[in-house]
Amino acid sequence: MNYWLVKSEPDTYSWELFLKEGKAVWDGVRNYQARNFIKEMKTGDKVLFYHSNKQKAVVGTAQVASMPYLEPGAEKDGWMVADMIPLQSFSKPVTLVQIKSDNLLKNILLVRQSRLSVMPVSSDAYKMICKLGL
DNA sequence: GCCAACGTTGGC
DNA sequence: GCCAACGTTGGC
Repeated sequence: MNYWLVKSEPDTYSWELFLKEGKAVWDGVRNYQARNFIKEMKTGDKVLFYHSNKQKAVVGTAQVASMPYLEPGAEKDGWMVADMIPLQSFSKPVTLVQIKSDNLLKNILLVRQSRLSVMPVSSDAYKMICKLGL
């Protein structure tokens, strides 16, 4: 099983809306590096959901609920999507400041490559963030 | 609001 | 194929 972190601006697609809808198609990714990570996703993989910009915190966990498939409407360009379902809301969102101040977490891609919107995380980092957040 | 980091585009 | 110009993202 693999672990991932996906970003969303709360103004564009919030965790609250994701919870309400119960499922999301993770579409609109227009970055090759991010797309290559989506391609590697598998049903059942665990995902950290990060709010960028205003909140700058991991707010919950999700699960990949489909194998990756071509984005409807963008098939000809080869963009990929996957379905996601929410798992758990964090009672204490894990902020970027917290992540940067943790020895285990301070070197994750979220910190090193701030513009990437879909990225892998290690199982250790995933577990640590859950521990801090739940 | 500013700026750093990064990606894309287009002229040469 | 290089590089300048420009656009976007996201932290501060």
